Amino acid sequence: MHKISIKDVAKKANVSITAVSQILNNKGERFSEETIKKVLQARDELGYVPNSAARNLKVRHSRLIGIIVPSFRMPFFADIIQSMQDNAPEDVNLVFIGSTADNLQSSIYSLVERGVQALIFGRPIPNRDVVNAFLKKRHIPYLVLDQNADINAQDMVQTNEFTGGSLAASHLLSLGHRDIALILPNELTDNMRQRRAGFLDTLSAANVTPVSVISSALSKHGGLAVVHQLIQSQATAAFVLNDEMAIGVLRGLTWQNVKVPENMSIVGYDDTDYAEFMVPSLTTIAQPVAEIGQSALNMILQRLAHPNLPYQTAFFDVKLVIRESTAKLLLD
Amino acid sequence: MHKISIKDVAKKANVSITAVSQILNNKGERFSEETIKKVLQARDELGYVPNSAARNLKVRHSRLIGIIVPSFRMPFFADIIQSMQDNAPEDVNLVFIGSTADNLQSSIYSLVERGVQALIFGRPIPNRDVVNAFLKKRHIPYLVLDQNADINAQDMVQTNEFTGGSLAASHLLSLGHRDIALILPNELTDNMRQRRAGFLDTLSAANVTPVSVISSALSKHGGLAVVHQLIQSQATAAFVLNDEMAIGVLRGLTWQNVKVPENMSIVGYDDTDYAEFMVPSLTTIAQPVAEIGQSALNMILQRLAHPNLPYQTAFFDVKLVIRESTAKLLLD
DNA sequence: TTTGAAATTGGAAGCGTTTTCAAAAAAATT
DNA sequence: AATTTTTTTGAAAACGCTTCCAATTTCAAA
Repeated sequence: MHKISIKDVAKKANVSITAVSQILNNKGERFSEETIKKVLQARDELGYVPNSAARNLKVRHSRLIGIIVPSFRMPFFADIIQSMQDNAPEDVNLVFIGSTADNLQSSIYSLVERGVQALIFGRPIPNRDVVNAFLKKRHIPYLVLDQNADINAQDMVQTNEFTGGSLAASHLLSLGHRDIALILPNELTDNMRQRRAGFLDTLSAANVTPVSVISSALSKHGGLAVVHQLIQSQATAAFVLNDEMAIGVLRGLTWQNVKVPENMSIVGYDDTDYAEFMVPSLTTIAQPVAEIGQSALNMILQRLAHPNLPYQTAFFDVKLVIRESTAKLLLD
Repeated sequence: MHKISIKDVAKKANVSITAVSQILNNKGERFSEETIKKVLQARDELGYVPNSAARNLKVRHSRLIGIIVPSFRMPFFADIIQSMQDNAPEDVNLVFIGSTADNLQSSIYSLVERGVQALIFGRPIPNRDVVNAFLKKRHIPYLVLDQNADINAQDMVQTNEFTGGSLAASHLLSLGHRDIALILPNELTDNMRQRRAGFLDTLSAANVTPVSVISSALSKHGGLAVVHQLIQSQATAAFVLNDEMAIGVLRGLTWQNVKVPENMSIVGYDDTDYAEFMVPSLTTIAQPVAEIGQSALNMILQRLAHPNLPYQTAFFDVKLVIRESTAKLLLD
């Protein structure tokens, strides 16, 4: 019934509350060996666990950081948050939320109610201005992952999406493909736009334009649903803006008896866990996911320590991973 | 600098703190229209957001529920937590932790420091006794997912793992297979044991014993690493205890030019998102993941509302999903 | 012994809320 | 106009903790 508090251990150890607090927080050098022992023992016998709500209230901060991603179910983000958690310092607490555009606002609100001191956005922010104003007003710094944003408004970590798209294009080009399709999600996020830009630029530098640009739902099923369009386009290769969709495409192609890579080359994006396990394994653009997660966390921790330093942007490079889903164009 | 508090809005609205508190918590019927309006307006102008640490301290509860899973990167658990979050009532907060056996204890500790009122374990609990004692002492109810446990010690949600294993066996049997391998993870969790039991029982009822039992790391790479053993076993079919490993196996088999299902049938377990996208698509045992997540959350909420009701166990059925990775044994 | 310094300890305020209970104001009844 | 009833409001305590600062004890030096 009765939650045991610092008062209880003070009473049991026959010392003041002050002593208990100081000692348990490793600030008790000034106390005698004996008191220290008494306190520790009382703590253990009682099984006292401090109440961080009370602590936070008093010290006026929480060491709580909120991380907002579109969904836990996307491997890319699962990797990111796992790497954050694995690398978080002992004394900081992370809270993850998978949040759609619809409830982003209320997610943010609930997070600041809970006292987060900083936020990391792994997803696009609708109404960026109001979110920014809201957060700035409360002095809650935030960081955005892979999104265009005012470089002077917050920290960012970015990967070289443009290069990514470009790498995909030159790979396909170098294999001799000229009839190339582009498959992109219905709703383009900033990073997707850059992938596309890099891809398109490199293509047009070689004087080729895509034979087809296809919109798909951002999911495996989305990719699957779109393969007949791809087939009709007469393309010999396709760049699919992320691995999830690419996996769907691969699957659909096999069902339609289109051989990959003999009759169609496919390159994805993200180098998700699953890419190398597809049949055929998926050529794709790899991002250093773990580093991205760590870096984001570290930057925001930095920010908390030094609120007034100029905002920073971390850049990560991207690389092409060649696997089985792409091959030289066969001439007939 | 200065975080704005209830006091500020009271001052601005020219009313008491009491009034503000009551009104903003929808307990302000007794106040006049006018005061209510003043308060709301002041709240809005100031952009006041209540401090839940203070609130929790005062009301002595948090509506916070901790969910501990082995890793965010396992699709099965990603699905579970997503479904929990999607179905959580407005006023409850969820905090997810991906925790290995090593830091389970400290994860739990940190969660109770943060004031969780209940816990859901999606992973095995080493030292169950001490965990149980720790939690019971603090009146923190918990629920376990798919684990053996004293039915009178906590709530549980289980799926019919035994049936799952059995279904896999009879499917393979009915296809004419008699040389069947079993691939299981290095470390068997309770639910894995049951899968195995169901599988083995059904096999032996038909008078067959596995030609080989192979241990693998619980991952795609683990499955991959183990295919040569599988091939050497001369099995014509294998039951792999989860989809992740099965995906690895599928991949390895293709590389070894073993045709699935012509030369080897494979059945997995979980019906992960990816199962249907493999080439060949994976026959597997499906669990109603979303329902499981919701049910777990609802049960623990129930428990919070009625701490003294007898513990309950929810059972979910499991079903065989036949896809391309299994086929009739070809006679030669 | 006395004194002063050093070592050790504890009282109390306050963090932002909620809630009880009494007080004040307004309205209704004599 | 006086009284009672009803409506509306606010003061203050408490939740569990940290921390400032003053109080007490111990000990060495005079």
